[in-house]
Amino acid sequence: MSRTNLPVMQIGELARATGVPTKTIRYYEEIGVLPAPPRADNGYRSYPPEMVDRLTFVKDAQETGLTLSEIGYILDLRSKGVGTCHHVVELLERHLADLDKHIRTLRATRKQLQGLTERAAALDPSGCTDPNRCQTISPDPGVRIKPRLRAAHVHSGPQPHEHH
Amino acid sequence: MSRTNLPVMQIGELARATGVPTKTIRYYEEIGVLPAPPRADNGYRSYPPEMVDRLTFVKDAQETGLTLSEIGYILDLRSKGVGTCHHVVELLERHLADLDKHIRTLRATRKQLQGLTERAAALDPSGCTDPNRCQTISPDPGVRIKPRLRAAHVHSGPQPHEHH
DNA sequence: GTACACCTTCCTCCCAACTGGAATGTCAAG
DNA sequence: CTTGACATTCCAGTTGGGAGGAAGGTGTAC
Repeated sequence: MSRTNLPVMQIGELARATGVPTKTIRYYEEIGVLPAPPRADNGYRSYPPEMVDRLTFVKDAQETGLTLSEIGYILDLRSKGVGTCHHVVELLERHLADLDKHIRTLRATRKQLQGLTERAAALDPSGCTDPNRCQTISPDPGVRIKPRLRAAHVHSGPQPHEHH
Repeated sequence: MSRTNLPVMQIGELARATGVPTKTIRYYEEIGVLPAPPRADNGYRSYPPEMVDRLTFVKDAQETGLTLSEIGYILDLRSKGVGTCHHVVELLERHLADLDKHIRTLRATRKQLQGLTERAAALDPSGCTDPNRCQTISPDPGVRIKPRLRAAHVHSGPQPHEHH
């Protein structure tokens, strides 16, 4: 009787364990965020169970606004055993500082936006009554821009700066 | 003697007046954020001076984190004379609420990130000493991911919802 | 033996918001 | 008449983070 779980997983199991689609896992490997795992005889990727933690870390880090390249950078440093901490902590602290700055910016922005509201109303307030001369009438109602909006992620970039 | 500035501008002048490249102006027209201006006999776009304000508005609105499609939506509503205010104010208020939510999220994120810092250090802390078994060693130092980072914009989407 | 889930690679497509370049036309100065 | 700065169009590429599908191999269950 083989053990219920040997210390290897296929990509699908990893996907189910982490909630990250297999496509995405392969993509992460491709761009270097995850290491290329060993392959079974059949060519299938076989992951050690630690990958669950690792991938979860990637996921969580992403949610905090780190980009994949930053996450890769962290993992890369770690994997090289470079201090394990020094650079990583540094990068994360820069990211934190960044977040704080970002929050401040947003607060400023918020005020600006309130002003904008009034300016929007003030833009040639009534000059637009004659369709023949109105610059603003959209030429074709069919040409609406695509209303696809996504949840955007917040972040302004702390470069994954070179080793100094 | 022609007046120093007739009430029309070429695209280059508009670009210089606003700091928005001509390419970008044409792009805005293409996606419907700016109206297609009348053309001179030679086919050149000729803008009324009001376009400076309008384009500046686009620029500013963008800086507050509104997407081009939202800005287009605002301008579109305005141009149709739809209340001039009602929908616009509504959209902007939603955007403000969004910003606030976003700020709150960032604050939460900030805490998470601090935890992450510790977890990063804890990820198989010393299991990575044997290169032959280390999942994490990047297989090829040449395969570094692209370290291009941009200033990302903040926003999570209030749909440019249909007229009700 | 055949259905079915799973895996592989490769390729194209999507979003926003541009940017760059090629090929061509227009216009004023020297 | 030529040069140079403008303008026009269209086509392709960028960044980040994937999604979707085709064409095929594998593995297990009934």
